[in-house]
Amino acid sequence: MPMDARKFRILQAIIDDYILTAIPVGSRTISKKYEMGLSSATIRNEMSDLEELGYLDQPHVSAGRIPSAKAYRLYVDQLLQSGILRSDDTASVKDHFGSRARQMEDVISRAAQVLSGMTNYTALVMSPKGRELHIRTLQLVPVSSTSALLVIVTDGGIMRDTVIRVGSDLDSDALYAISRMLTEKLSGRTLSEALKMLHGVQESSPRGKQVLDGVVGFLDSVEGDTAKTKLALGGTSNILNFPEYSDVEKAKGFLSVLETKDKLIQLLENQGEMAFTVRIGPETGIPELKDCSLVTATYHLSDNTHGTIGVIGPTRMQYGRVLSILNAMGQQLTDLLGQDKE
Amino acid sequence: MPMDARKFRILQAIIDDYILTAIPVGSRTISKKYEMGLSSATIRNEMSDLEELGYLDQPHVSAGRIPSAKAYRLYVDQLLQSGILRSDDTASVKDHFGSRARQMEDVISRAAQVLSGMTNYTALVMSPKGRELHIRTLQLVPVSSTSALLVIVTDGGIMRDTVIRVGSDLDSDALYAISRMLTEKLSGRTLSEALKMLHGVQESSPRGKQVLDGVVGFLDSVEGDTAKTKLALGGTSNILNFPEYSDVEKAKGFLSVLETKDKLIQLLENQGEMAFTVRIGPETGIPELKDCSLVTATYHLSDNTHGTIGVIGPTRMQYGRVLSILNAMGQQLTDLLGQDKE
DNA sequence: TGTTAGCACTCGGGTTAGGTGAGTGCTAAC
DNA sequence: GTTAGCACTCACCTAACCCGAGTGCTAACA
Repeated sequence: MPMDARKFRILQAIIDDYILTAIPVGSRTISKKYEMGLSSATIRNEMSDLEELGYLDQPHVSAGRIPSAKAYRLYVDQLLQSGILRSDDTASVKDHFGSRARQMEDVISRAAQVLSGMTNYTALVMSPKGRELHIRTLQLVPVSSTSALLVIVTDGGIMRDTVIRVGSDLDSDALYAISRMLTEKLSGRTLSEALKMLHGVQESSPRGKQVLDGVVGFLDSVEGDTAKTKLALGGTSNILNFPEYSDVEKAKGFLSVLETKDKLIQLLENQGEMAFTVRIGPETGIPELKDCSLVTATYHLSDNTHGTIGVIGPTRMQYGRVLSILNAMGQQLTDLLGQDKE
Repeated sequence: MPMDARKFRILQAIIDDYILTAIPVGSRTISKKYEMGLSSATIRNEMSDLEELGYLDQPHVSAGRIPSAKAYRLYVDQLLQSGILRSDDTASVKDHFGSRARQMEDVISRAAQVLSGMTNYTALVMSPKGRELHIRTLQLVPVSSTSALLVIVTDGGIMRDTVIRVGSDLDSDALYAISRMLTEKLSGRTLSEALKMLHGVQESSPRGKQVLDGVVGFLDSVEGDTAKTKLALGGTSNILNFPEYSDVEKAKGFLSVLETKDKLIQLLENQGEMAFTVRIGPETGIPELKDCSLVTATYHLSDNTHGTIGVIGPTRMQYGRVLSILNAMGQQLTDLLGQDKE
């Protein structure tokens, strides 16, 4: 028994209805509300087929049907293919964004808020991450007599900074000299290259060694830097708006996952640079999210720098809307963050 | 009818029991579980008095009594007076803290996690905030051809940074020269003093003006800088462990307050530098938290820099435990953050 | 062969009624 | 002032019940 056009139309109607109402949808509803020119009996037959094909589940015998993950998958694939993204939320996103946010961090967290506000789901925004960042400048700023702030600027325009200890006899000028020297040596290199170079250097003076150790230590930590990626969340409590999560236990599971951002970051990083990805239920790979869908999009700042934005909600998500909004938001972020970098 | 010692002992027993079980406690329970040498009938009489005095509430006529906010207030005041804080959680805090966290931000967020883990409540940790910060160093680091990173180091050891636009003809050395000049001029001043000084300066060259504008703009934003204080949360979903929040609507309200950190920050900032403050239920001033208590403590880095840590939980909180843990954590933070600043 | 009407059946959810027990307030005796 | 006893209240639990939405199946129809 193949999947024909009529079955697909019925399935689509079921999904649409379920997304809207969250209650199992029966044959009568489809026959009446969505004019198919078919009686409920016929729909029933088709629904029975669709269930056999694995697109529908039945919570219990005398309830209507609900779409399975497989059904959503089909639905979404269809959506993506048909290029439904022409609907334009760009203006709306801009409206919501409003005020000028200057710092990367501000933009990120504001974006998360706007995204959650517009979608009513939980939003994720991950700060840009370069695949192979090249060092541009490296500078030490005195903080106290024994410590300095190490600032590294890369071609992604991204700065990473940390405090390192330095000898007490290094004043501002000395630090600047060292900074110049390091910049000259390392400029243009990737982080890993720089690390290798510095490992080779033998520094005789103890204070020079201390600085070097600090720099190496920091590069090291930046290099294996998965946990450090900034992740902003918005509308974490939005999930409670949905009846699927009126059970406190489930809600707790969900919120716990959000709290320990690690799993999320991993999830978001593990997806190349696809324009959009949609993970439905079990596809997320996180047990607590088995009734959720995660829709993500990437935004690009430069050739090798990109970040991720996404939305988490119940599997019965308004995929079309969400995809369109993500699209607009991605562009907006590219604009906002891109301008600062050149 | 006055409040005598026996009434107080009974009240204390009721509070202890209710904190533990969250179910209304009856006269029989008190008479049996806590050996008072009194029959349930006597306890009943006393309880009736306590209710009249406003220390007890009765959910409905045939249920036990639960402590009112007023009762908790009495309980906590007693606790604080009696200097119950000798019990020492310092070692335990250190254990949990474990690994070295170097950056301020790391320490803050880790502290929030440890605090929530140890107390099982929701934890707040606010980054240190100086009343009158003095500028120590000010430096510009080139980021791209048209922008630079402005780093300001203050005597609290706290750095604030932002990206400002600069003329395209300023190279690293030129920026360093400007930095030196600015540092010389502004070092030792407070932020507001510096701001005033710079407003007086007339800069003729356009590129100098651009830099100046950037610096002024930034100082401005730091000056009125209440929203920017870093606030880390830990264990936000812990609240769901408590039966008082098994109602999803209530939980949503609570979580929403946490999400828009503004109210919390305001709340935390509005309390001088008391060693401890305890706000019970309505005392928080936030409707959504009317069934919660907020216990806070301050930790000091230097004379004019202090931060706040706190715990939010149901009004029936284990105040003694929480106060003791906050105390230990405060000291730990002073240690961890203090060392970097000198 | 596909569609439809009709019908018996299922089962979750809401409602009602009754029983249970914890807890109270009051009174009278100690 | 304390206690024992007793009647009373009321939230909570359970079982029984009904209702209705929805299904699957069958037979008739186009």
